[in-house]
Amino acid sequence: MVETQTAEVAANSREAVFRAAALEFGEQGYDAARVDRIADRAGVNKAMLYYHFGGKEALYVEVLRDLFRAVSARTAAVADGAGGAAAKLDAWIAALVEEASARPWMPPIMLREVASGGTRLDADTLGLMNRVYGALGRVIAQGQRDGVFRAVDPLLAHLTVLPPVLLFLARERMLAIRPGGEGLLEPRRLDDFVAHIQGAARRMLRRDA
Amino acid sequence: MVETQTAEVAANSREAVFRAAALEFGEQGYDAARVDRIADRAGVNKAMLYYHFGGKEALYVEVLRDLFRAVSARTAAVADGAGGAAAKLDAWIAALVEEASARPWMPPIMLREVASGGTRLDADTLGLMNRVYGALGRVIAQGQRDGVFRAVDPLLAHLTVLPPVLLFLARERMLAIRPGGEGLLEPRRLDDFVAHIQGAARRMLRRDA
DNA sequence: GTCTATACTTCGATAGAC
DNA sequence: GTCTATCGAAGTATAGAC
Repeated sequence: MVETQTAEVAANSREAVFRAAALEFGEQGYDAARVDRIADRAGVNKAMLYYHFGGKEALYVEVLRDLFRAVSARTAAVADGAGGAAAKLDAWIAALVEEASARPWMPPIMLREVASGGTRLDADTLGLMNRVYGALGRVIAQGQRDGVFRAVDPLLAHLTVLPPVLLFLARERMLAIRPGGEGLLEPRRLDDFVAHIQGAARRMLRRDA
Repeated sequence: MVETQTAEVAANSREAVFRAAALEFGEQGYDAARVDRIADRAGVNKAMLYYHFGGKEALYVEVLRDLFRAVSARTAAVADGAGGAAAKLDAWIAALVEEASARPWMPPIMLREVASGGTRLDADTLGLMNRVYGALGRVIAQGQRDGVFRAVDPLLAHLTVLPPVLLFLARERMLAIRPGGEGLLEPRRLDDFVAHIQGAARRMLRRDA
Protein backbone atom coordinates (compact mmCIF):
# COMPACT_ATOMS: atom_id res chain seq x y z
CA MET A 1 0.00 0.00 0.00
CA VAL A 2 2.24 2.68 -1.26
CA GLU A 3 -0.42 5.32 -1.22
CA THR A 4 -1.22 4.72 2.40
CA GLN A 5 2.44 4.87 3.27
CA THR A 6 2.83 8.09 1.42
CA ALA A 7 -0.23 9.46 3.13
CA GLU A 8 1.15 8.42 6.49
CA VAL A 9 4.46 10.09 5.86
CA ALA A 10 2.61 13.16 4.74
CA ALA A 11 0.49 13.10 7.85
CA ASN A 12 3.59 12.76 9.99
CA SER A 13 5.29 15.56 8.17
CA ARG A 14 2.27 17.78 8.53
CA GLU A 15 1.89 16.82 12.15
CA ALA A 16 5.55 17.51 12.84
CA VAL A 17 5.27 20.97 11.33
CA PHE A 18 2.12 21.69 13.26
CA ARG A 19 3.59 20.72 16.59
CA ALA A 20 6.85 22.56 16.00
CA ALA A 21 4.87 25.63 14.98
CA ALA A 22 2.69 25.51 18.06
CA LEU A 23 5.75 25.33 20.29
CA GLU A 24 7.52 28.11 18.42
CA PHE A 25 4.48 30.39 18.43
CA GLY A 26 3.97 29.72 22.11
CA GLU A 27 7.53 30.52 23.05
CA GLN A 28 8.16 33.42 20.72
CA GLY A 29 4.82 34.86 19.77
CA TYR A 30 3.63 35.22 16.19
CA ASP A 31 5.93 38.05 15.19
CA ALA A 32 9.11 36.69 16.71
CA ALA A 33 8.43 33.17 15.48
CA ARG A 34 10.62 32.19 12.55
CA VAL A 35 9.46 30.01 9.71
CA ASP A 36 12.95 28.58 9.30
CA ARG A 37 13.10 27.67 12.96
CA ILE A 38 9.74 25.92 12.79
CA ALA A 39 11.00 23.83 9.88
CA ASP A 40 14.20 23.02 11.74
CA ARG A 41 12.37 22.00 14.89
CA ALA A 42 10.09 19.82 12.82
CA GLY A 43 13.08 18.23 11.12
CA VAL A 44 11.48 19.10 7.82
CA ASN A 45 12.32 21.24 4.85
CA LYS A 46 10.91 24.72 4.98
CA ALA A 47 9.10 24.28 1.70
CA MET A 48 6.97 21.60 3.35
CA LEU A 49 5.50 24.19 5.63
CA TYR A 50 4.23 26.14 2.66
CA TYR A 51 3.12 22.98 0.95
CA HIS A 52 1.01 21.87 3.89
CA PHE A 53 -0.27 25.12 5.32
CA GLY A 54 0.26 27.83 2.76
CA GLY A 55 2.21 30.22 4.94
CA LYS A 56 3.07 31.50 8.37
CA GLU A 57 -0.21 33.21 9.14
CA ALA A 58 -2.38 30.34 7.93
CA LEU A 59 -0.33 27.99 10.08
CA TYR A 60 -0.82 30.21 13.09
CA VAL A 61 -4.55 30.36 12.56
CA GLU A 62 -4.56 26.58 12.37
CA VAL A 63 -2.86 26.41 15.77
CA LEU A 64 -5.38 28.85 17.21
CA ARG A 65 -8.33 26.86 15.92
CA ASP A 66 -7.00 23.56 17.23
CA LEU A 67 -6.39 25.19 20.56
CA PHE A 68 -9.80 26.67 21.12
CA ARG A 69 -11.54 23.67 19.65
CA ALA A 70 -9.93 21.43 22.25
CA VAL A 71 -10.49 23.75 25.18
CA SER A 72 -14.07 24.54 24.31
CA ALA A 73 -14.97 20.88 23.80
CA ARG A 74 -13.39 19.96 27.11
CA THR A 75 -15.03 22.67 29.19
CA ALA A 76 -18.41 22.25 27.52
CA ALA A 77 -18.33 18.55 28.38
CA VAL A 78 -17.78 19.45 32.02
CA ALA A 79 -20.63 21.91 32.13
CA ASP A 80 -23.10 19.65 30.38
CA GLY A 81 -22.16 16.51 32.29
CA ALA A 82 -23.52 15.22 35.55
CA GLY A 83 -22.77 16.63 38.98
CA GLY A 84 -23.31 19.55 41.30
CA ALA A 85 -22.37 23.10 40.43
CA ALA A 86 -19.55 23.30 42.97
CA ALA A 87 -17.95 20.15 41.62
CA LYS A 88 -18.35 21.35 38.07
CA LEU A 89 -16.67 24.61 38.95
CA ASP A 90 -13.65 22.69 40.18
CA ALA A 91 -13.76 20.50 37.12
CA TRP A 92 -13.97 23.46 34.75
CA ILE A 93 -10.77 24.82 36.24
CA ALA A 94 -9.10 21.43 36.21
CA ALA A 95 -10.06 20.97 32.58
CA LEU A 96 -8.30 24.20 31.64
CA VAL A 97 -5.17 23.17 33.48
CA GLU A 98 -5.15 19.76 31.87
CA GLU A 99 -5.61 21.20 28.41
CA ALA A 100 -2.68 23.48 29.07
CA SER A 101 -0.55 20.49 30.00
CA ALA A 102 -1.41 18.81 26.74
CA ARG A 103 -0.77 22.06 24.85
CA PRO A 104 1.86 24.08 26.66
CA TRP A 105 1.56 26.80 24.05
CA MET A 106 -1.98 27.57 25.16
CA PRO A 107 -1.38 30.08 27.95
CA PRO A 108 1.18 32.30 26.21
CA ILE A 109 -0.79 32.33 22.99
CA MET A 110 -4.04 33.27 24.71
CA LEU A 111 -2.33 35.99 26.71
CA ARG A 112 -0.75 37.51 23.63
CA GLU A 113 -4.00 37.36 21.71
CA VAL A 114 -5.76 39.34 24.40
CA ALA A 115 -2.86 41.76 24.58
CA SER A 116 -3.09 42.34 20.85
CA GLY A 117 -6.83 42.76 20.77
CA GLY A 118 -7.38 39.39 19.13
CA THR A 119 -6.50 40.77 15.73
CA ARG A 120 -6.04 37.33 14.25
CA LEU A 121 -9.19 35.79 15.72
CA ASP A 122 -11.82 35.22 13.06
CA ALA A 123 -15.50 34.93 13.92
CA ASP A 124 -15.19 31.18 13.92
CA THR A 125 -12.45 31.00 16.53
CA LEU A 126 -14.13 33.69 18.53
CA GLY A 127 -17.18 31.47 18.70
CA LEU A 128 -15.07 28.72 20.21
CA MET A 129 -13.76 31.11 22.85
CA ASN A 130 -17.31 32.02 23.68
CA ARG A 131 -18.14 28.37 24.24
CA VAL A 132 -15.53 28.21 26.99
CA TYR A 133 -17.15 31.19 28.64
CA GLY A 134 -20.60 29.81 27.97
CA ALA A 135 -19.69 26.58 29.73
CA LEU A 136 -18.73 28.40 32.89
CA GLY A 137 -21.87 30.49 32.56
CA ARG A 138 -24.03 27.37 32.59
CA VAL A 139 -22.24 26.05 35.67
CA ILE A 140 -22.87 29.32 37.46
CA ALA A 141 -26.52 29.36 36.37
CA GLN A 142 -26.94 25.83 37.68
CA GLY A 143 -25.45 26.82 41.01
CA GLN A 144 -27.77 29.78 41.27
CA ARG A 145 -30.76 27.65 40.37
CA ASP A 146 -29.75 25.20 43.09
CA GLY A 147 -29.33 28.02 45.56
CA VAL A 148 -25.65 27.35 46.25
CA PHE A 149 -24.20 30.26 44.29
CA ARG A 150 -25.03 33.89 44.80
CA ALA A 151 -25.83 36.41 42.08
CA VAL A 152 -22.62 37.19 40.23
CA ASP A 153 -22.10 38.51 36.74
CA PRO A 154 -20.92 35.38 34.85
CA LEU A 155 -18.69 37.40 32.55
CA LEU A 156 -16.93 39.11 35.43
CA ALA A 157 -16.63 35.74 37.14
CA HIS A 158 -15.04 34.30 34.03
CA LEU A 159 -12.66 37.24 33.86
CA THR A 160 -11.71 36.53 37.45
CA VAL A 161 -11.00 32.82 37.19
CA LEU A 162 -9.44 32.30 33.78
CA PRO A 163 -6.67 34.93 33.89
CA PRO A 164 -4.94 33.58 37.01
CA VAL A 165 -4.80 30.16 35.40
CA LEU A 166 -3.21 31.55 32.27
CA LEU A 167 -0.72 33.72 34.11
CA PHE A 168 0.30 31.00 36.52
CA LEU A 169 0.92 28.52 33.74
CA ALA A 170 2.78 31.03 31.60
CA ARG A 171 4.88 31.94 34.60
CA GLU A 172 6.21 28.41 34.79
CA ARG A 173 8.34 29.12 31.76
CA MET A 174 9.88 32.16 33.41
CA LEU A 175 10.84 29.90 36.28
CA ALA A 176 12.46 27.46 33.91
CA ILE A 177 14.49 30.27 32.37
CA ARG A 178 15.45 31.93 35.66
CA PRO A 179 15.94 29.25 38.29
CA GLY A 180 16.35 30.22 41.91
CA GLY A 181 14.31 33.38 41.64
CA GLU A 182 12.97 35.31 44.60
CA GLY A 183 9.72 37.13 45.13
CA LEU A 184 7.48 36.69 42.13
CA LEU A 185 9.74 34.00 40.76
CA GLU A 186 9.49 31.68 43.72
CA PRO A 187 8.26 28.33 42.49
CA ARG A 188 4.91 26.93 43.51
CA ARG A 189 3.44 23.52 42.98
CA LEU A 190 0.78 23.34 40.31
CA ASP A 191 -1.41 21.26 42.62
CA ASP A 192 -1.28 23.94 45.27
CA PHE A 193 -2.21 26.62 42.81
CA VAL A 194 -5.12 24.66 41.43
CA ALA A 195 -6.46 24.03 44.91
CA HIS A 196 -6.02 27.70 45.72
CA ILE A 197 -7.79 29.04 42.67
CA GLN A 198 -10.60 26.53 43.04
CA GLY A 199 -11.04 27.72 46.60
CA ALA A 200 -10.99 31.35 45.57
CA ALA A 201 -13.58 30.70 42.87
CA ARG A 202 -15.81 28.89 45.31
CA ARG A 203 -15.57 31.71 47.81
CA MET A 204 -16.35 34.22 45.10
CA LEU A 205 -19.50 32.38 44.08
CA ARG A 206 -20.93 30.71 47.13
CA ARG A 207 -23.83 32.21 49.01
CA ASP A 208 -22.98 33.83 52.28
CA ALA A 209 -24.08 31.83 55.28
CA MET B 1 18.10 81.54 27.46
CA VAL B 2 18.86 79.74 24.28
CA GLU B 3 20.34 76.74 26.02
CA THR B 4 17.25 76.20 28.10
CA GLN B 5 15.09 76.46 25.04
CA THR B 6 17.21 73.94 23.25
CA ALA B 7 17.03 71.66 26.24
CA GLU B 8 13.28 72.09 26.36
CA VAL B 9 12.88 71.23 22.74
CA ALA B 10 15.12 68.24 23.26
CA ALA B 11 13.12 67.18 26.27
CA ASN B 12 9.93 67.53 24.29
CA SER B 13 11.37 65.58 21.40
CA ARG B 14 12.58 62.87 23.73
CA GLU B 15 9.29 62.84 25.55
CA ALA B 16 7.35 62.63 22.31
CA VAL B 17 9.38 59.65 21.17
CA PHE B 18 8.98 57.95 24.51
CA ARG B 19 5.24 58.33 24.56
CA ALA B 20 4.80 57.25 20.95
CA ALA B 21 6.99 54.24 21.64
CA ALA B 22 5.02 53.24 24.71
CA LEU B 23 1.78 53.39 22.75
CA GLU B 24 3.24 51.48 19.81
CA PHE B 25 4.78 48.78 22.00
CA GLY B 26 1.53 48.46 23.90
CA GLU B 27 -0.58 48.05 20.80
CA GLN B 28 1.77 45.96 18.71
CA GLY B 29 4.17 44.26 21.07
CA TYR B 30 7.93 44.57 20.81
CA ASP B 31 8.40 42.51 17.68
CA ALA B 32 5.56 43.97 15.65
CA ALA B 33 6.38 47.52 16.72
CA ARG B 34 8.02 49.53 13.97
CA VAL B 35 10.71 52.09 14.58
CA ASP B 36 9.49 54.16 11.64
CA ARG B 37 5.96 54.17 12.98
CA ILE B 38 7.14 55.31 16.40
CA ALA B 39 8.96 58.22 14.78
CA ASP B 40 5.89 59.09 12.72
CA ARG B 41 3.57 58.99 15.71
CA ALA B 42 5.98 61.19 17.61
CA GLY B 43 6.12 63.62 14.71
CA VAL B 44 9.88 63.33 14.83
CA ASN B 45 12.60 62.16 12.51
CA LYS B 46 13.59 58.55 12.94
CA ALA B 47 17.21 59.47 13.59
CA MET B 48 16.11 61.26 16.75
CA LEU B 49 15.01 57.99 18.23
CA TYR B 50 18.52 56.64 17.87
CA TYR B 51 19.99 59.89 19.09
CA HIS B 52 17.96 59.87 22.28
CA PHE B 53 17.68 56.20 23.10
CA GLY B 54 20.24 54.32 21.06
CA GLY B 55 17.88 51.85 19.47
CA LYS B 56 14.64 49.95 19.55
CA GLU B 57 15.50 47.57 22.36
CA ALA B 58 16.97 50.25 24.62
CA LEU B 59 13.84 52.31 24.08
CA TYR B 60 11.66 49.38 25.01
CA VAL B 61 13.62 48.73 28.18
CA GLU B 62 13.16 52.39 29.06
CA VAL B 63 9.41 52.01 28.72
CA LEU B 64 9.48 48.91 30.89
CA ARG B 65 11.47 50.63 33.61
CA ASP B 66 9.23 53.68 33.68
CA LEU B 67 6.22 51.43 33.88
CA PHE B 68 7.29 49.29 36.79
CA ARG B 69 8.82 52.24 38.60
CA ALA B 70 5.46 54.00 38.59
CA VAL B 71 3.40 50.98 39.53
CA SER B 72 5.73 49.84 42.28
CA ALA B 73 5.94 53.30 43.84
CA ARG B 74 2.17 53.64 43.77
CA THR B 75 1.37 50.27 45.29
CA ALA B 76 4.13 50.51 47.90
CA ALA B 77 2.71 53.84 49.04
CA VAL B 78 -0.65 52.20 49.57
CA ALA B 79 0.78 49.33 51.57
CA ASP B 80 2.96 51.51 53.77
CA GLY B 81 0.34 54.20 54.37
CA ALA B 82 -2.31 54.38 57.05
CA GLY B 83 -5.47 52.33 57.20
CA GLY B 84 -6.85 48.87 57.77
CA ALA B 85 -5.86 45.85 55.73
CA ALA B 86 -9.22 45.51 54.02
CA ALA B 87 -9.16 49.13 52.88
CA LYS B 88 -5.59 48.79 51.72
CA LEU B 89 -6.50 45.73 49.69
CA ASP B 90 -9.13 47.76 47.84
CA ALA B 91 -6.66 50.61 47.43
CA TRP B 92 -3.95 48.32 46.08
CA ILE B 93 -6.32 47.18 43.35
CA ALA B 94 -7.51 50.71 42.67
CA ALA B 95 -3.92 51.88 42.38
CA LEU B 96 -3.23 49.33 39.68
CA VAL B 97 -6.28 50.37 37.74
CA GLU B 98 -5.40 54.04 38.00
CA GLU B 99 -1.85 53.44 36.87
CA ALA B 100 -3.19 51.57 33.88
CA SER B 101 -5.37 54.55 33.01
CA ALA B 102 -2.36 56.83 33.08
CA ARG B 103 -0.35 54.32 31.05
CA PRO B 104 -2.69 52.37 28.77
CA TRP B 105 0.25 50.37 27.47
CA MET B 106 0.74 48.77 30.87
CA PRO B 107 -1.62 45.78 30.67
CA PRO B 108 -0.66 44.50 27.21
CA ILE B 109 3.03 44.95 27.87
CA MET B 110 2.89 43.09 31.16
CA LEU B 111 0.86 40.28 29.64
CA ARG B 112 3.29 39.86 26.78
CA GLU B 113 6.28 39.92 29.09
CA VAL B 114 4.85 37.08 31.13
CA ALA B 115 3.95 35.21 27.96
CA SER B 116 7.52 35.54 26.74
CA GLY B 117 9.13 34.53 29.99
CA GLY B 118 10.28 38.04 30.76
CA THR B 119 13.23 37.72 28.45
CA ARG B 120 13.82 41.45 28.38
CA LEU B 121 13.46 42.03 32.10
CA ASP B 122 16.80 42.79 33.69
CA ALA B 123 17.42 42.23 37.40
CA ASP B 124 16.68 45.89 38.05
CA THR B 125 13.21 45.87 36.53
CA LEU B 126 12.51 42.50 38.08
CA GLY B 127 13.17 44.08 41.44
CA LEU B 128 10.52 46.70 40.72
CA MET B 129 8.02 43.99 39.87
CA ASN B 130 8.81 42.31 43.14
CA ARG B 131 8.02 45.52 44.98
CA VAL B 132 4.48 45.43 43.63
CA TYR B 133 4.11 41.91 44.91
CA GLY B 134 5.85 42.83 48.16
CA ALA B 135 3.36 45.62 48.73
CA LEU B 136 0.42 43.26 48.51
CA GLY B 137 2.31 40.83 50.72
CA ARG B 138 2.59 43.44 53.46
CA VAL B 139 -1.11 44.23 53.23
CA ILE B 140 -1.94 40.57 53.61
CA ALA B 141 0.48 40.19 56.52
CA GLN B 142 -1.12 43.16 58.24
CA GLY B 143 -4.55 41.64 57.80
CA GLN B 144 -3.39 38.36 59.25
CA ARG B 145 -1.74 40.13 62.19
CA ASP B 146 -5.01 41.95 62.83
CA GLY B 147 -6.93 38.72 62.59
CA VAL B 148 -9.14 39.81 59.69
CA PHE B 149 -7.44 37.76 56.95
CA ARG B 150 -6.96 34.04 56.98
CA ALA B 151 -3.78 32.17 56.12
CA VAL B 152 -3.23 32.42 52.39
CA ASP B 153 -0.05 32.12 50.38
CA PRO B 154 0.66 35.76 49.44
CA LEU B 155 2.20 34.77 46.13
CA LEU B 156 -0.81 32.73 45.10
CA ALA B 157 -3.04 35.57 46.26
CA HIS B 158 -1.07 37.97 44.09
CA LEU B 159 -1.36 35.61 41.15
CA THR B 160 -5.10 35.56 41.71
CA VAL B 161 -5.76 39.29 41.89
CA LEU B 162 -3.36 40.88 39.43
CA PRO B 163 -4.12 38.80 36.31
CA PRO B 164 -7.84 39.62 36.16
CA VAL B 165 -7.01 43.30 36.33
CA LEU B 166 -4.55 43.01 33.46
CA LEU B 167 -6.84 40.90 31.30
CA PHE B 168 -9.88 43.08 31.88
CA LEU B 169 -8.01 46.22 30.97
CA ALA B 170 -6.38 44.66 27.94
CA ARG B 171 -9.77 43.40 26.85
CA GLU B 172 -11.05 46.94 26.59
CA ARG B 173 -9.02 47.37 23.43
CA MET B 174 -10.61 44.32 21.87
CA LEU B 175 -13.96 45.91 22.55
CA ALA B 176 -12.85 49.11 20.86
CA ILE B 177 -11.78 47.13 17.80
CA ARG B 178 -14.86 44.89 17.66
CA PRO B 179 -17.88 46.90 18.78
CA GLY B 180 -21.16 45.17 19.43
CA GLY B 181 -19.62 41.87 20.41
CA GLU B 182 -21.44 39.07 22.17
CA GLY B 183 -20.34 36.65 24.83
CA LEU B 184 -16.82 37.43 25.92
CA LEU B 185 -16.91 40.71 24.07
CA GLU B 186 -19.87 42.16 25.91
CA PRO B 187 -18.82 45.47 27.41
CA ARG B 188 -18.69 45.98 31.15
CA ARG B 189 -18.19 49.14 33.14
CA LEU B 190 -14.76 49.54 34.67
CA ASP B 191 -16.34 50.56 37.96
CA ASP B 192 -18.34 47.37 38.10
CA PHE B 193 -15.32 45.27 37.42
CA VAL B 194 -13.24 46.99 40.07
CA ALA B 195 -15.99 46.51 42.64
CA HIS B 196 -16.29 42.88 41.61
CA ILE B 197 -12.60 42.07 41.83
CA GLN B 198 -12.27 43.90 45.12
CA GLY B 199 -15.11 41.81 46.46
CA ALA B 200 -13.59 38.60 45.16
CA ALA B 201 -10.24 39.47 46.72
CA ARG B 202 -11.88 40.23 50.04
CA ARG B 203 -13.76 36.95 50.01
CA MET B 204 -10.59 35.09 49.15
CA LEU B 205 -8.74 36.58 52.10
CA ARG B 206 -11.21 37.16 54.88
CA ARG B 207 -11.54 34.80 57.78
CA ASP B 208 -14.54 32.56 57.73
CA ALA B 209 -17.14 33.55 60.28
C1' DG C 1 5.97 15.00 -1.41
C1' DT C 2 10.64 16.77 -0.94
C1' DC C 3 14.61 19.79 -1.58
C1' DT C 4 17.77 23.72 -3.52
C1' DA C 5 18.41 28.07 -4.83
C1' DT C 6 16.89 32.47 -5.03
C1' DA C 7 13.76 36.46 -5.59
C1' DC C 8 11.54 40.10 -3.06
C1' DT C 9 10.57 42.90 0.85
C1' DT C 10 10.85 44.96 5.11
C1' DC C 11 13.18 46.86 8.78
C1' DG C 12 16.71 48.41 12.07
C1' DA C 13 20.53 51.11 11.96
C1' DT C 14 24.10 54.61 10.63
C1' DA C 15 27.02 57.92 7.97
C1' DG C 16 27.49 62.46 7.13
C1' DA C 17 25.72 67.16 5.92
C1' DC C 18 23.64 71.09 8.15
C1' DG D 1 19.82 68.47 17.68
C1' DT D 2 17.89 67.54 13.19
C1' DC D 3 17.38 65.51 8.61
C1' DT D 4 18.44 62.78 4.08
C1' DA D 5 20.01 58.98 1.93
C1' DT D 6 21.34 54.51 2.10
C1' DC D 7 23.42 50.15 3.68
C1' DG D 8 23.07 45.48 5.13
C1' DA D 9 20.78 41.90 7.57
C1' DA D 10 16.90 39.10 8.15
C1' DG D 11 12.96 37.06 6.93
C1' DT D 12 8.86 35.32 4.06
C1' DA D 13 7.80 33.21 0.10
C1' DT D 14 8.17 30.74 -4.44
C1' DA D 15 10.00 28.70 -8.77
C1' DG D 16 11.40 24.62 -10.50
C1' DA D 17 14.06 20.20 -10.46
C1' DC D 18 13.61 15.56 -8.73
